[in-house]
Amino acid sequence: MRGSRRANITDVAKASGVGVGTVSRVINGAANVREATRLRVLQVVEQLGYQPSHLAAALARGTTRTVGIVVPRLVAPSVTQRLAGALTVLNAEGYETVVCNVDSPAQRDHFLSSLPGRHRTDGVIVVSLPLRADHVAAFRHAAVPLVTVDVSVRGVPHTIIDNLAGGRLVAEHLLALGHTRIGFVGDRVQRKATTALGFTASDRRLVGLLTGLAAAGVAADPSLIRTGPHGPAHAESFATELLALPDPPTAIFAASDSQALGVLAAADRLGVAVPGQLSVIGFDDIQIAGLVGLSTVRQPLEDSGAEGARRLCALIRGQPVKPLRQLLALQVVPRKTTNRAGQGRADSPAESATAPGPAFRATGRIA
Amino acid sequence: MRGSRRANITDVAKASGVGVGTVSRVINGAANVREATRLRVLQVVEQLGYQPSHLAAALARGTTRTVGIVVPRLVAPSVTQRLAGALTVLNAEGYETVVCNVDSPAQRDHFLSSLPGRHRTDGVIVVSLPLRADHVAAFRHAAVPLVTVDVSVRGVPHTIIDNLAGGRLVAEHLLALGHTRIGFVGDRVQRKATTALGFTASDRRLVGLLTGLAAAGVAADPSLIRTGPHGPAHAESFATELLALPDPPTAIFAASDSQALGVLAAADRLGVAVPGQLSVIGFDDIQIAGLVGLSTVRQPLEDSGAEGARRLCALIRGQPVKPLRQLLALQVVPRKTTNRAGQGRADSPAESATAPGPAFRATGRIA
DNA sequence: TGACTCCGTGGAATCGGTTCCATCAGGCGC
DNA sequence: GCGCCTGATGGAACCGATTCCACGGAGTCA
Repeated sequence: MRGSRRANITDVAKASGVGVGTVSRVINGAANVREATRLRVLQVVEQLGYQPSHLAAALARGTTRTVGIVVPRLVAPSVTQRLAGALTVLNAEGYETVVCNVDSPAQRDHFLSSLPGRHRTDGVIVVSLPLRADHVAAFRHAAVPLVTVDVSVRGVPHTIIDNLAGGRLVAEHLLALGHTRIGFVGDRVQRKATTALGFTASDRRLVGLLTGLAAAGVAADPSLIRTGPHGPAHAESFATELLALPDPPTAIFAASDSQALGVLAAADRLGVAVPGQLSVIGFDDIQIAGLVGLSTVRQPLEDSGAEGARRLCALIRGQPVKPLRQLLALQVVPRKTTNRAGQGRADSPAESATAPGPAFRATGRIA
Repeated sequence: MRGSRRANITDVAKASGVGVGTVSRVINGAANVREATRLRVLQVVEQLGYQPSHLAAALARGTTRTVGIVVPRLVAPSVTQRLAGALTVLNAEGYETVVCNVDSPAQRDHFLSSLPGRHRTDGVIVVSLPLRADHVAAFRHAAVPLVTVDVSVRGVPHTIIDNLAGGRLVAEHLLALGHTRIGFVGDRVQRKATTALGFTASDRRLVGLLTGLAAAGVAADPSLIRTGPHGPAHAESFATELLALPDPPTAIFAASDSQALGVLAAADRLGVAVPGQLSVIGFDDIQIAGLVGLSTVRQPLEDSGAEGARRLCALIRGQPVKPLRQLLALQVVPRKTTNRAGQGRADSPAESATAPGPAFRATGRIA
């Protein structure tokens, strides 16, 4: 195949004896093309193996048919599930997706300040990352549609859950099982803006827990609360501390499932029976939770990504996005790691008559 | 800010009293610009908030500074880790990344046939997906650089592991612990091309296992081999079958860690002690493996993505990629789920004197 | 038959950069 | 003082589409 330069629209126009405008109309399925012409052009397209340049089309059109998604710590299973949900919707809607994985605040700032201005994407989804006012302003000024998932930003459509309600659900679940001495293992918000991405979900879940306990007249013991850097390893050492106390908790709430796995590892290492001597409950319901039988609070991870993507697409089309804040539903999923306080392991604790119903529902709705 | 149309290069040129060529040189850090001129232009750039259009630059330049990566089942932890490794390298090299998640053969074909021709990416990484000859031909014909990760393709640079050797490592590990009755739980290759993505790693790992056993004069019992659709749920039911046999295996090799988790769940449900009555070993060493103490064969997941990305970048720069086949190292990671055959759980089986050294190394090298 | 519509169509202008070539001002050697 | 070389610079051409406007011809109505 000599002269094997990529065929362009002019080549097709010449070879089929029509103008470039007509070829463009055929390619884009516009009306107002005679059927005979259409077929002739399509035949030439086939024959030349012509594929329109995405770049040139985007430049001329002024719209890229590409969206950006900014996520923190991609390897975290919860993030992956959100991303997968978003990708599915975006692909179905005909968008390509540029993924920006953020591991440090510097990277975050780089992506958030370069994405709006570069004529690069038709819109952006930000997952789990708090936005500063200047970030938001940059998007607004460049008129680039923006939505967030799992983080609430004033004036920007966001898809989130009610972490406070989630914490309360945990309190209700554990109280119903007779636990009153309840430990908490979670993240400490890093104040140093240069090193931290600034997640706050853990805090709110803790507050929800405490609120729920207080509502039942149960006083929380501050010495049972441990927070620090994220990651199962830290969770494991915190749990080890808690279990070594003279009067250890009978239940531990971990701010996320991966931290709950750390707690389980600690219990295992210390020979503490779960759920016999210790109940453990996590948050998120990542895929492994089901596998290891971890009780948890389920949030719709893939759905959150999918909803964010849907809302972004609407925004790009110029449709209004009705409630700025979209709350997704939460529910307790009791599995094998929570059981009545002070009881040995039942045959099938999750289904035992004493356990609460299969699921609580948080207030909240799926739009 | 009236007339708030995005500033373009002409605006900058006018405002700073130079030609567009000079502005372009300043932006791209070309030499041959007087320092005074450079500063003046930069000042105007700052003042106008000018950011060059990625699209226009790519079109004019003929190169997009964007690469595509095609992955199957993004939510699988192993895939995520590879993706994360690739993204890190690509970001550092100044490339943006379009992620294509594939859940069905139709999607795979769509991405693989549209990516080469559309003037969209400077190169493509395909992860874990077997390529047909026509796919490869399309890339070659369009002169779009292509590398693969975790799948071997003739004539295309690929970064893989030796699954056969991995299977042998497992055989050696289990034999050293005194196991001879060894079960296998893995995937069955789907023959229907329209529904299957065609992974074959499981098969090769099995063959490696059998080879290793045979080398030690141990005959494998075919009735202990169970293969079927992927996923922990199937693995769990296969393991349940194996454990219900009159003469059950003393060890089970699962073709992947996620399947091993299914095996563990089955043992737990049946009250079979691990590793007391049953040893379990997986493959991959995904992050959760460390958390739950699963013995496994580690393959460098993030590295594989990173290496693929590095090789793609070299290819794009026109540098030759030296060994077409890049083999990454494997090593057994004994944790808490494997122990001597017929022994109760030791205090610390992984470190026990009877266990093999901390790690075996497969033949293989990291380039 | 003439005026007016409407459909199908050709092609120039445009998007916003990069790149190459021509130009020009100095600096240097003789 | 003159010719030559070099480094800085301006700007036209180009990348490959979309889009808008103008135009020709067929059909309609009076």
